[in-house]
Amino acid sequence: MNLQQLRYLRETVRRDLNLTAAALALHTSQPGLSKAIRELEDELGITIFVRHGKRLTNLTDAGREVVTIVERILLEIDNLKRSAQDWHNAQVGELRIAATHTQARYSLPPAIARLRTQYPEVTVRLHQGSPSQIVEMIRAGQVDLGIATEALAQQTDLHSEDLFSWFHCVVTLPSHPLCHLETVTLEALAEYDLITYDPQFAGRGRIDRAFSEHRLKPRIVLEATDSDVIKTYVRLGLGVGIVSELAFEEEADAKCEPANRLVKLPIGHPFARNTTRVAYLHGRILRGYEQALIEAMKR
Amino acid sequence: MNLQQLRYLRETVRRDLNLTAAALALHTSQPGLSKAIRELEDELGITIFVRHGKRLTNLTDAGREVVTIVERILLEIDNLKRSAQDWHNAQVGELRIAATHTQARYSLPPAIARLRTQYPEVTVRLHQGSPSQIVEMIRAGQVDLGIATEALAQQTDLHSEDLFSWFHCVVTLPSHPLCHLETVTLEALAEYDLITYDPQFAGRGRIDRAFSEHRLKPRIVLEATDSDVIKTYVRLGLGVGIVSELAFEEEADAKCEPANRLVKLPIGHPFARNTTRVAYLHGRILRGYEQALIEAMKR
DNA sequence: CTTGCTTACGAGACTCGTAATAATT
DNA sequence: AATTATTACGAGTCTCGTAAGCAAG
Repeated sequence: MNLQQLRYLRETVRRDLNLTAAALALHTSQPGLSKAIRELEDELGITIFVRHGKRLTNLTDAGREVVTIVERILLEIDNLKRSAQDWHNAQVGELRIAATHTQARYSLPPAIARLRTQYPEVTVRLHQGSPSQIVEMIRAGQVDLGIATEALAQQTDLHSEDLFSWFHCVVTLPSHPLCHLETVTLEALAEYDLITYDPQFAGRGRIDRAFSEHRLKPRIVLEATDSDVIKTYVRLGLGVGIVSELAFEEEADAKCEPANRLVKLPIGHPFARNTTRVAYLHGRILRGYEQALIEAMKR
Repeated sequence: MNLQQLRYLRETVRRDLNLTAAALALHTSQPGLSKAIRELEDELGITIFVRHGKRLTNLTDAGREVVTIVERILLEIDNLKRSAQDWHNAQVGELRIAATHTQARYSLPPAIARLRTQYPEVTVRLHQGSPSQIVEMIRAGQVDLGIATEALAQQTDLHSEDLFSWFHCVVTLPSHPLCHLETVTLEALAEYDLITYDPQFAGRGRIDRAFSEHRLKPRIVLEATDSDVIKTYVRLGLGVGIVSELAFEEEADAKCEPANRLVKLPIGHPFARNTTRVAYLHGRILRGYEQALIEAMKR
């Protein structure tokens, strides 16, 4: 038994039992991979894959159990390498982050800027995706850390922890009728066209819940995954925006004309608090700079 | 990096950084082992061992961390093999148990007998030792399960669980003066020479505690690790025996002459309850027959 | 008839053991 | 002087890629 065989097995499972695809991903030949897996099966004395003639169609029960153990072994092998790298040179390395747009655009930049002064030799790679895509990227080992407000806490196979909390805010153009009110209520808001996040993103669930608890049916005319897109359409006058306050912060010192500058309505916090979390594989050892980034994002 | 290197590293650490001893234990050559470890260090980019000239004198900090991860990896490799074996043929295998004398002699035989009817093709190997030796045998991977009344629960690196509880009992020859009393007290007991377990074994701590709580100083004239040894000297008239009730059970139907047949004194349970436990490496996957043995011992 | 797994085979890399060397205790 | 680690080197093994074969959709 050797590590190569275990890596081959894991990749084959990840590629939906397609040996050709797995071989391609591993930069090796398909016959070699096929042979390696057969030899592993021989040595363990079990069949890992259900074969229909020459096709791999499924995992056997034994195979499923074996694969979970193999995943753990390879995780620990990664830990070994990462830990050794950290002792060898804590300064250099790579940090692959997956985040939603809102995090990538608003909460990550200051943290990454700080990281870059502390660890100038660390290469940061940022991948953007939906919360569920982020979860998949972590599982597949394509990224080291995932950052999002949704979905992370529910994954039992990932470790996740709180970073910070925030509320939604309501933004419009200064010319909007709602701007003339002393205080804005949810009821008033429900009178107008609204623009906010896609259901998967940035605490949208909490927005829907707030309206339904007040027995209101909001008219959401546009859903986006992206705070900037929402703000753009608000500027075009398509409706009132509900965005993360993270995305409003810098409106204050925006350089556009006053008439186009978005304003935050005095509505308090009608939508429940959101907590942005970081997640990574259970049992994964973090390098120093990974811990530093996580600390830099907590505030 | 390969598994061989990791095994070599683990064995070297287990043999107190003596490459020669490790090579011997692994049935390989010392130069090969030396080279493998150097290559591992090169590949990881760290030094694992502190070297004074050509002697390995200590682990580096990095080395210590690496070794703990390597232990985990090799544990999981074992899990992989064991799990595969269980799927391949749940009937055949080997079961290495370490136990104290009392367990090996009294509580294990019925459990092993039952196991042998259920799994006739499993080879059972029984090692005897003190509780602390048992712990070491588990740690070193020399045995699969350890069974003892002492020491197991305190080990944070081992998983352990309760099997069953028992009390000590007091035994003498029928001719002993204590036999004439209606009920026997600790105070009465302290008047006579006593024979019981070595301090490390079979709940001896609880015996000492009971006497000291009554402000009594028992005269313990003989300490043994072995219930049978205790009983033998009680038969010789050297003193009153305090043994596990496990070791008395079968006195009832012993075939020796009535005058030599030990009797249990009516003293109730002056010594606190003991709980015998089973322990194995944390994170270790048990085979079916291993679980079966553990279940067979619970009652 | 295209996709995809397995078998066959050979070049090159690698492992590992022996022998010699060197450094501690 | 004895013990113990490292270096050198070569035989044997193993890995892995190419080419060919063959089963399934």
